[in-house]
Amino acid sequence: MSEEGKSMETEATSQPTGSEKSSTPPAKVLRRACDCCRKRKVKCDGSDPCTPCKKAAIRCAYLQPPKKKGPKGLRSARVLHALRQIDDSVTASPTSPRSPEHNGNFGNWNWSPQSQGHVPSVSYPPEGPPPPGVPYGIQTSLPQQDQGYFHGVELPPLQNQHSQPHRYAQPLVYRQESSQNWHSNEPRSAGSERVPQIVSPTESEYYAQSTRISRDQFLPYIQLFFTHMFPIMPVIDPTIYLDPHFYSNPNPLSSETYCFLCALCATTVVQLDASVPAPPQLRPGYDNAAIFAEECLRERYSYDFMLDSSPISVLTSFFLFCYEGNHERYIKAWYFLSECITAAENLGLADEYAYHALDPVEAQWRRRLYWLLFITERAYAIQRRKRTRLTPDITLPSVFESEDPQLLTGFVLLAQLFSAVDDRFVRIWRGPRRHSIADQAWVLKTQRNLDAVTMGMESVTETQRIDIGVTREWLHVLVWQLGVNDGLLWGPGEGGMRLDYPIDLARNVVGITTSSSAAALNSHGIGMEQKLSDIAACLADVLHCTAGDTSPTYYEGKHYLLVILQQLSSIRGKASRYLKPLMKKLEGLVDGQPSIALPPEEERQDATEGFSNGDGVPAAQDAGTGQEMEAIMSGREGWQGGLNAGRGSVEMLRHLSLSGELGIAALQSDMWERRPSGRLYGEVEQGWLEMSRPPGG
DNA sequence: ATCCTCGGATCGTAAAAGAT
DNA sequence: TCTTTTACGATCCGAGGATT
Repeated sequence: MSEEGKSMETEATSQPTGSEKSSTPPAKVLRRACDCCRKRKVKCDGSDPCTPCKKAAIRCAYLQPPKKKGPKGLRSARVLHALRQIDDSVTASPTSPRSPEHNGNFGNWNWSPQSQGHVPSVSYPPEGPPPPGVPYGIQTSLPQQDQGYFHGVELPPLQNQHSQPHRYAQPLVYRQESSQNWHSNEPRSAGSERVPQIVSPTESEYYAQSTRISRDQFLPYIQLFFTHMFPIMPVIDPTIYLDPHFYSNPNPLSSETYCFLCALCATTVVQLDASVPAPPQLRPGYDNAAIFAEECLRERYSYDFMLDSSPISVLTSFFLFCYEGNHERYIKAWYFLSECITAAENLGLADEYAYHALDPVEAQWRRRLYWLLFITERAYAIQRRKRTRLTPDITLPSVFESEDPQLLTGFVLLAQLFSAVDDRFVRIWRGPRRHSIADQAWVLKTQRNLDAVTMGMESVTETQRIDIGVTREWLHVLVWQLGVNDGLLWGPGEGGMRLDYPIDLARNVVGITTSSSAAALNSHGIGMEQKLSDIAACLADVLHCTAGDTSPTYYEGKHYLLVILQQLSSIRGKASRYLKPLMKKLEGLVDGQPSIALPPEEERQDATEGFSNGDGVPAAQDAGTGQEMEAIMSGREGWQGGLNAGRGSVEMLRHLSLSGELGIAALQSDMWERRPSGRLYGEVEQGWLEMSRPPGG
């Protein structure tokens, strides 16, 4: 976005007052001033950071999307309304107190007879329900080009006065029509269940609101969420949460909405980390994410969020999970994820029949929410070796009837990918690795199921392509590790049960990540770091166990490992905390010798029961020169891999697996400190750089 | 003296309205 | 369909207040 702000001077000039031509050349007008200059109303030079911001020592950013220019709605209706309003103001009592119900941002809510007793929705289009077949969630009154998620939504201010709430917008803010509201029926609104979110706050709310974060302070973070994270979490309606009027509304937010926005913003800040220019600080000297998170938790004490369960409160817990997860505070993260799944179950999200009773649009939004939780729980359960509760037997959200089929395609593909991760996978992955746990047929089936999820991959967004692609290869790596544990490596090579399979997977991962923008890669937060680290760690182990190999495949593997390490060294603007333990894993490889001790002879025999060639092959480190090794391998029947390694390597790998040291699982958490950003590669990495090149190439 | 805020002049853009 | 009118958002000048 900041590129847009740069070099944006136009030919247009700002004319000095008066019609006469000035002798001095007219000052150029920037097409776009930075957020701070705009706010300060000072001339911006469009650079990044711009001169005024540099001078004032403030953070320069170009995050605020420009609003749409030009008149909105029908002019005649607007004029008519203005005249009516003047009429009203004359007849109204000048001393009557302001009431939120009667003085919303858009005037008198009780304007028309239709709106008596409820509050008009801020949803679109302004008049009546959409024609049949119109997808849910879209702003049908806008021209086609304006219906995308990322266009700022403009509320037609006058038509809205007369409009009735319609069902094609997510009922997150004002909607009270639906029997299944996304907000709980908070019993603090002076008795009326139909009073919407714009309510007079209770005393405690008034007290709390004195320290609250104001509505407009949320907006830059919400915009960041929709720009970077919405493709992987398409569960909230942008027509509501990108509506500037929502943030300029002077009425206090309900506790529930306030908590939700705080949690969402906290996650956005932590997940995007330094990959985007941070919006201005909420309180000088304090971490924005921490402020949002603390505010969320503080406010949650002011109402009974457990009883007031709603999709919004589920999402609040979900984003608190994301926040803690990104901080790698696993106990808290797991607590919030469990809380959120419990709330989802209480809401009936895990019950297919419960959806049938809902408004179809509402049901679609809830299906998305359920599947987001399913994906998250499966991924987290695998990463942290936990149990799962949610099952893939709820109907997936509809792609073709959605407001953005491309977006939903990606989301559904990810859901299908995790559906391939069955309960057995999770159970096996959680359990100890001291004995046989998987069988070849299951490994084969699981690997094939993962590969089967390809339909529509070409049409998904970049952010989703990375998520799906890397997640798929990550799951492949995990299944492969389970196969290694069971000595399946020297089977026919089906289902990727080959020694060099992780190199294939790393090739795919590097292909995906290097062809994508940093912004798209960075938007996935700590989860992406963990997946890349898992893949890199497994690849490192394979290379470790085949050290001394001179085949092109080996050097190719080293190259991919280096690429992934480089990506981890600058992911989200900083070095990943997983980089250090990964580098530790690699140390022995720099001098070309494996640092992993071989197990005792009897264990090695045991570990190679599945070996297809009883004669075996000498381990790479004992094989003498590369040429000798190649000669040996070329004469071996049934050789599947591109690596010139053999039995010893497989033994070492299986030993690692049985001892729980294969991959990143055994890495010590005390090594996970974050290195300063912009770190240059040290000696170890430099040595790697040299070694990753094939001899003479 | 310098910095900062913000009212408002001016402009470009886009939508509505009018003309053909 | 084309042209004109109008609304609206954006930039940023410069007056005036606050601070050093």
